[in-house]
Amino acid sequence: MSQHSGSENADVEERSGPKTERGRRTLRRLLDAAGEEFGARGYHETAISHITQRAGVGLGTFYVYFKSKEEVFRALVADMGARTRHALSESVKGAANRLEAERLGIKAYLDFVRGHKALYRVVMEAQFVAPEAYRDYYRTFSAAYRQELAQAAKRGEISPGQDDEVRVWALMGASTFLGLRYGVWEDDADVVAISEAAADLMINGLAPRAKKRDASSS
Amino acid sequence: MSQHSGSENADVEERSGPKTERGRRTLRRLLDAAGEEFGARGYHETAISHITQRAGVGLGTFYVYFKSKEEVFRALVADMGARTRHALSESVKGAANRLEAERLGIKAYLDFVRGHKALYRVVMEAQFVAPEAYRDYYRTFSAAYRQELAQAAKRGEISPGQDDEVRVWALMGASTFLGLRYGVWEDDADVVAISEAAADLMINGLAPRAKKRDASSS
DNA sequence: TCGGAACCTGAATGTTGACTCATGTTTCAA
DNA sequence: TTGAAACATGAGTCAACATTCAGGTTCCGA
Repeated sequence: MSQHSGSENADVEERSGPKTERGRRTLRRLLDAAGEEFGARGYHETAISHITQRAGVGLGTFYVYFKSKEEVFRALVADMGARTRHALSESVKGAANRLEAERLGIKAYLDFVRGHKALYRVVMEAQFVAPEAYRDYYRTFSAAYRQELAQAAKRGEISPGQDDEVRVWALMGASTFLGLRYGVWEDDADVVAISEAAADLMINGLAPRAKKRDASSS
Repeated sequence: MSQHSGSENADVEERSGPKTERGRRTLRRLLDAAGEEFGARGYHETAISHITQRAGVGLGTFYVYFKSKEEVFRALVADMGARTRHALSESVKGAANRLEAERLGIKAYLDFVRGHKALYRVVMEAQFVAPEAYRDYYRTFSAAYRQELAQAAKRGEISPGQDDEVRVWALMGASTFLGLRYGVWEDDADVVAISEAAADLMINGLAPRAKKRDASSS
């Protein structure tokens, strides 16, 4: 699998990246085109020639920048992970506590998915095309999420819970499915209402509320 | 797509099924072999010849029973949906109320996934290979689930919620991800502990519990 | 203004694998 | 017993790419 080729990270670019401005521009074009094609037609339906045509470069040029079809795909998954984490951490910055952060996070996630349908699909498909990249995506994600929950629990903002890893995966699954259902499939539903409903479930659960003040705002 | 060929369901078998015992046996062999191959290697890595070899029949025989590679795949997805729903509804039969049903359901789901990893993978991959079958799978599932929630809410067993469709998708997503994480990836973790932790989250949410009796049993 | 590094190109190669078809073989009702 | 419907078969067809390669072109420091 690995080749010890001397560079510190051989996953994204083969040597150490383009040397000239022209090269960097071409690489970006290829990445963008690949994201659009993979997102629209899926990995197996996408031919390298589709990508290079969309990018406006020759077929052979692709192999100047990538060792294989799978390599671009992996690069895209990694890129998507970074972008998603960034978007979420940004959106959650102003939250007063973890419960509010969850609320904001879901909303932001749905918005993000709607704005990046193509790349969202790439991530999902990675499960079958590049399982390792897929696992990394969620491993990185869950590690950060888990830490947030642990700290919030320590602060008493959320219940201690029985197993944070389980909670994190349940929450990621919920968001992911909602992203698919309302971000990709039915992208004209009211995001605010949906994320409120979802946050309510994640925060208060299914159990009937006792006759006291509840945690809903507005 | 549809051909009005006179049978009521042209999705699984091309005409109206095998006429002889021999035929039925061959069909079953092919379906089983296909499930195993697709589950182990994935759709695109699986060649028809792999399937027929595993089934112990000639290559051409495949096309006596299926119009195309995709058709077996779709048949498998549908079959898997029916089996999953059956397993879940069985497991939930003895539940005294919906909250308990959720608890039992998660446990049963994890067990089921562990016992059917191959077919579980087939369902996931359907999202890219046969999107329509995938949607149907979850559409059918969510319709039933939704009804359960609505009735339970009417009985006061769960909170009314803001949007049952959203709740259902969030819950399905949570289970699905837990199935992947603990059913497929790490299949030696303690299912009981995991399903307890998950059920606790789904039932009580993340919010810190007030100092009263909670809803957990045992 | 020269030389070589970086970049670009698309025809050609080679493989793979879904699907077809002409030709059997088996089953079974009459 | 028989003929035709049902079933079985695997060599051959054919189109679809991923990847290579040998031969350019552009850029830039010396």
